[in-house]
Amino acid sequence: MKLSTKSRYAVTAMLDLAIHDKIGPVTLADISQSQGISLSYLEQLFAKLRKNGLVEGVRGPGGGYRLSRPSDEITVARIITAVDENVTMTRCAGKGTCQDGERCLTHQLWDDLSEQLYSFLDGITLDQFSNRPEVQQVAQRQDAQHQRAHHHFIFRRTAA
Amino acid sequence: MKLSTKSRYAVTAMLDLAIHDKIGPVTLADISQSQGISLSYLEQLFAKLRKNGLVEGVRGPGGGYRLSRPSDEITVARIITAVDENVTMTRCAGKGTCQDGERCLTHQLWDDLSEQLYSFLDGITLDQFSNRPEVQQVAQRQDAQHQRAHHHFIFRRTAA
DNA sequence: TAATTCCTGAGCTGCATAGTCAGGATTTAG
DNA sequence: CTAAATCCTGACTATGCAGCTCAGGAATTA
Repeated sequence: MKLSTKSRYAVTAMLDLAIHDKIGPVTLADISQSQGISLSYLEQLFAKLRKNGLVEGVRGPGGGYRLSRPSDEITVARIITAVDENVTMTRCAGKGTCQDGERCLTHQLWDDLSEQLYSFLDGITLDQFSNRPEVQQVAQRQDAQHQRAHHHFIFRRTAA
Repeated sequence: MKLSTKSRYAVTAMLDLAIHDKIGPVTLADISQSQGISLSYLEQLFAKLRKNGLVEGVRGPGGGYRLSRPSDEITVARIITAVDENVTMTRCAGKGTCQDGERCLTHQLWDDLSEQLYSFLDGITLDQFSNRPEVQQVAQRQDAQHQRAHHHFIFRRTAA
């Protein structure tokens, strides 16, 4: 379990997807602009998220990324481990293979704590954030703007 | 909230102190050897722990570091923030000062999550680990060895 | 006085983070 | 069918920071 800027980028980007899930795929260019993360870096992160089955890409015009499952099945823990796949932090991985007895003792305790932390974050899903009333409000306002600006094919489709 | 090797070192070192609290101060040299962390790096970490009132140093022969409060008052969260004092991770710190509305929204959600995480780790104290029966056993065995090896003044003291 | 330990600060190295660049693959719009 | 939009991939670069070294000073005790 590791927590860095990288993890934060991944989580906030996924939140972005969850918030705008209804209007279809979100482009990385949009996320890059709205959150101030470089496009290519986002592409690296999303490559990992895709490999871990958390998102799926839609190619071509009007494409982008969307969540590959409902937002109540995607936990923060899974997002973090997807981008930071460096899992085992202690050398002996709590197995007791260290030479010194004491080192292993503290390693074991750490791994235990690490697991508690994972369980905690594995209980937090994206929809716990995206379903809040304030969030919904802002999202609707932004989605409307978005439609006016770019995708008038959506407008036509809903009008038809 | 940030979680790295640095934080892990700090937490495991503090666990070491908590485990051997009874026999008095623990030297950084001991921790360095038993946990495989360089002495000078430990000194840097403990400088921060001391500034944050979590440990106190005892100089001179027979000295070392000890917890500055009972182990049930020291939480994992406080240890981590002590060594990683880079607190505000989002630019606007969840205040809503970002230009773009959306960036602020996700920043706010992240800060919210970060706070949840802090509360969780702030509920985990050192004594929850050091008071376990297995830990107590190992500690006693190690403390006995320690006395035989180095500090025979303690032996004399207890024998007198 | 000498040994032990904390304590401080400056400086080094390697790796991960964060970003750039260039180009290809796939889909949709026109 | 062509062109645009977008995902997708891989290689490359720079910067920061984790982790460590070195050198020395201050306080305490034997």
